[in-house]
Amino acid sequence: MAAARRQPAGVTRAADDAGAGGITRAAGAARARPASERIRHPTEVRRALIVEAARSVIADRGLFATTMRDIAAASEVSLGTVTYHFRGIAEILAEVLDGEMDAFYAPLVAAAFAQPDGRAALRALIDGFLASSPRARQHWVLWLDFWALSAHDGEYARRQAVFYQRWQQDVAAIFRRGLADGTLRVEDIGEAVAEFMAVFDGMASKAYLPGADIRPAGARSRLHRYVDRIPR
Amino acid sequence: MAAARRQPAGVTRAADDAGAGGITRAAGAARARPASERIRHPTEVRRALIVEAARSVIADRGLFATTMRDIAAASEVSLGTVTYHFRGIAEILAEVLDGEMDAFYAPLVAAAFAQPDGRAALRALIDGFLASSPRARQHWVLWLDFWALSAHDGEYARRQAVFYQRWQQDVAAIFRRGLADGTLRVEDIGEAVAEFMAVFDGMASKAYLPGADIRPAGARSRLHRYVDRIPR
Amino acid sequence: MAAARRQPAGVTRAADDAGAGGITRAAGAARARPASERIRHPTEVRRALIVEAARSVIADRGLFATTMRDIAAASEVSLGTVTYHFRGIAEILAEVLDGEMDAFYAPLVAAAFAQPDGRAALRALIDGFLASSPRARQHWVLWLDFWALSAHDGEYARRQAVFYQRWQQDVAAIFRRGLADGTLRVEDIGEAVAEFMAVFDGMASKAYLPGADIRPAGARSRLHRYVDRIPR
Amino acid sequence: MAAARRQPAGVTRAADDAGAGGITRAAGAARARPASERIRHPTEVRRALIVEAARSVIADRGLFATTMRDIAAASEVSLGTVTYHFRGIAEILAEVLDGEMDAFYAPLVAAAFAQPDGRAALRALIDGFLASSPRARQHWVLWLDFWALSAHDGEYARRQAVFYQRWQQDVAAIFRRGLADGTLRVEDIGEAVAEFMAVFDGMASKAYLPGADIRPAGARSRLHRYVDRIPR
DNA sequence: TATGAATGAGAGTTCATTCAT
DNA sequence: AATGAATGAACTCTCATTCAT
Repeated sequence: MAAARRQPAGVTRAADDAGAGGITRAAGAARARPASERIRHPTEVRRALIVEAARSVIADRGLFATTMRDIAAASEVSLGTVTYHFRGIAEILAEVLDGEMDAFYAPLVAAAFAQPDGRAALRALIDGFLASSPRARQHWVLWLDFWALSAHDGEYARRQAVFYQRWQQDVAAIFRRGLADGTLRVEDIGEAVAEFMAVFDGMASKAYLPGADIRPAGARSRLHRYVDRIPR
Repeated sequence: MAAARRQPAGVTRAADDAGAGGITRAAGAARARPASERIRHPTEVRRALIVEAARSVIADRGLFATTMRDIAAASEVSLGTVTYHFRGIAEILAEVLDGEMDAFYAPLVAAAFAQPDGRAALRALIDGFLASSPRARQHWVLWLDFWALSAHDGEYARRQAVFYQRWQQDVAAIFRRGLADGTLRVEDIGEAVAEFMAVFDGMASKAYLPGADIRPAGARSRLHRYVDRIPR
Repeated sequence: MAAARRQPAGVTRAADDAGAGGITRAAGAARARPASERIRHPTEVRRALIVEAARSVIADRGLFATTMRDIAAASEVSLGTVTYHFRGIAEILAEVLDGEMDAFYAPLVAAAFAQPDGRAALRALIDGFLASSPRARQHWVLWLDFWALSAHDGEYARRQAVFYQRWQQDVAAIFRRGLADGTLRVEDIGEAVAEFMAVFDGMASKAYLPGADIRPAGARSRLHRYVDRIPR
Repeated sequence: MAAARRQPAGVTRAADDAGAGGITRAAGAARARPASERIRHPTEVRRALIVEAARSVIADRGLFATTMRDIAAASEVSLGTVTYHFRGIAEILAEVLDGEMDAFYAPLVAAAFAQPDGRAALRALIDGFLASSPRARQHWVLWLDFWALSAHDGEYARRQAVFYQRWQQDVAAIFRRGLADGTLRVEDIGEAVAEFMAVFDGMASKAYLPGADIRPAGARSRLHRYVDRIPR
């Protein structure tokens, strides 16, 4: 809406840079180090730091309200440094998304797979993804933003579709395992997977919203009761 | 993020003004009507027309990519007319949201209430909200955008919470009725309502995404099978 | 070279904005009117004023050193006003070029055609285009810039080719007329035209350069002597 | 104008990094050699290599569209190496210009002087400077760029004036020789030289432009016919 | 000698908003 | 009621230059 940025009706912005204080200085956020004692990192390290910072900022301010300057400030480098390491803001966003799969999604799914049986794996998924941690909150609000974006942008829709298939296959693998080891008795796996994912997403996307009447802990217990009702 | 606007990576804007080849003349705003045949409307009528147009544009382009000029163009009035009738873009967004409740939500819930019993009401909800119509698609992508926004903006979070409570109460009323008339036998109403809403939202928010593997019709049949499993 | 702008080695810039003087003010050149008493013009008028100002600035600073902010300042409007009336800097440049043909070239050629005979027309061309006026200087330095640009940019090469054909046809028409009325006796018109244009351009492109050893007056007299040698 | 860089209107940059489709990884500078097989050169050698590469890039992209990174890439060294060997971009440009006199201009003039008589020397000049070779094209488009620049920049105007005087003296020397050896009979040497130079420059500056209706071969034959008309 | 990470300044462009008409 | 010219602020991105390694 381009209004989140321009905060017209009580929409709040983070800090607003303090500002004022002296002669015209233009551009350049986060003053950075005084030219000497500048911390230097190999590109890959710096890129990772910036992506990490970007993820925090986006989760905080929202994908659509996050600017390059915000990312630079959060990374504690100059704006020029950000554009030096990345081709543009789009590349940063892409890395944030990819990073989310590697750093958040993949370990949790691996941990679930490491459980002794299918039912336990499902429960691990619930406890992992809907944890009462700031990191989990970051994940879900990030996800919500990219979800919304993908409704209007073909490029992101494609990415989202790929991620979603992976998620679906992982959940399906858990259900198949539960079926095999006798801990999850479902008639139609496809049906069961789709419904589980729907209720899972439905719970999660509410649980981390400010002012929601359901909290992560509540979402978890509801989902556990959902699993309870799946016969063995 | 200011990146949806700037097109994440070679993704082109819908209209984009033809253009492309060569250096062409064009400037200012898209001229509206030729001053003689200017249609005048009472404020309330004009406001309604603008809000209606805004809803279409937002559903199409996305909340964060919609500009005042877009709204003016879609309303077929000048930019000045939009700012004359609304205090700012935020007010338009608020009206769009409110209008969505009145024009889309309320009639569907009323239709559900008009059903002979609780179970039928639940099914009416499913068929109404997840219709295979452009209007239903508009509703859900709009909803997704505001949902995402409310994760970062307290004002919208408050609005969303209010809407959500109404939705919850309406669904609860249907479940209570089903319990009373013997068509829906659930142990814990609160639990049943929360789970139904989660699976409902989870299905809907995927079904209208471009490139999703589930379509509205598929979402409806899945939800109907979910209702089938609720004992009488 | 992007170095004219950054003036590294003694390359001078015009005024440099004075600057300093107060609290951070960012962007926006030429403070403009204090919100009220703002001069308003219909788009066509404002566009013409901006194009006029742009021509001066470009002739002065050079095409490659001219910025939107320079144009705004010279037009005595805000930067936003310039971008309101023009789709972008490319459109302004195009208008400057087109305007040059309409406002400078066309009248001079028309005046030449109005002469009693071909030989007189040729002399009128010389005196008109190589006048010792600031306007003629503007024309030629502008021309030189676009000429250089067209060596690297296909779009401008195309434009330049079109202009050049017109120029060639107009000169050819004058030679044909001189041949008909017996004031210019040449064997091969194409040959004569090409050579005349070459010597004309060759003289002109030097005559207006700072520090050139030939001045417009000298160029004119040399060209007149060239014409003297064309037999009747 | 900073618009040549920003591509006047949909005109795309030569290389442009492939890219286009999708969000791809890529950042920082184009990595040079892998540190082990780094070639080291004495300063003067490295400087010469960079200047040579710069000339190609400038002739190709244009003086105003050439960046330090372009020069580094064409030189196959890192950006830092370029700035290590040169005080700044202005110094490179100056060297390119000087180099052009030494490497292109001087040999051609020497070859002309080596001709048996003045008339032959004039013809050698024509065939040499207006050759149908890429190198000759490089020379003239480079020249055109510096010409344009010198209209706005006093420093370059001074350089250009010096070069021009040398050119004038060399041509004058040839005419004087032709007068002495009886192959070129002109009344006023200064006049003849000035006109020859004008028609020469006028022809050359068109002949190498893309889409020009005259090609180097045509320019040469026209100039030879011009010389034909100079009486013996 | 060579590198490349880091930066500040400034470029073109977008856009919500104000307000004279 | 309706218009559209005008503006300031902020945006992404480019780039010559500095300097630790």
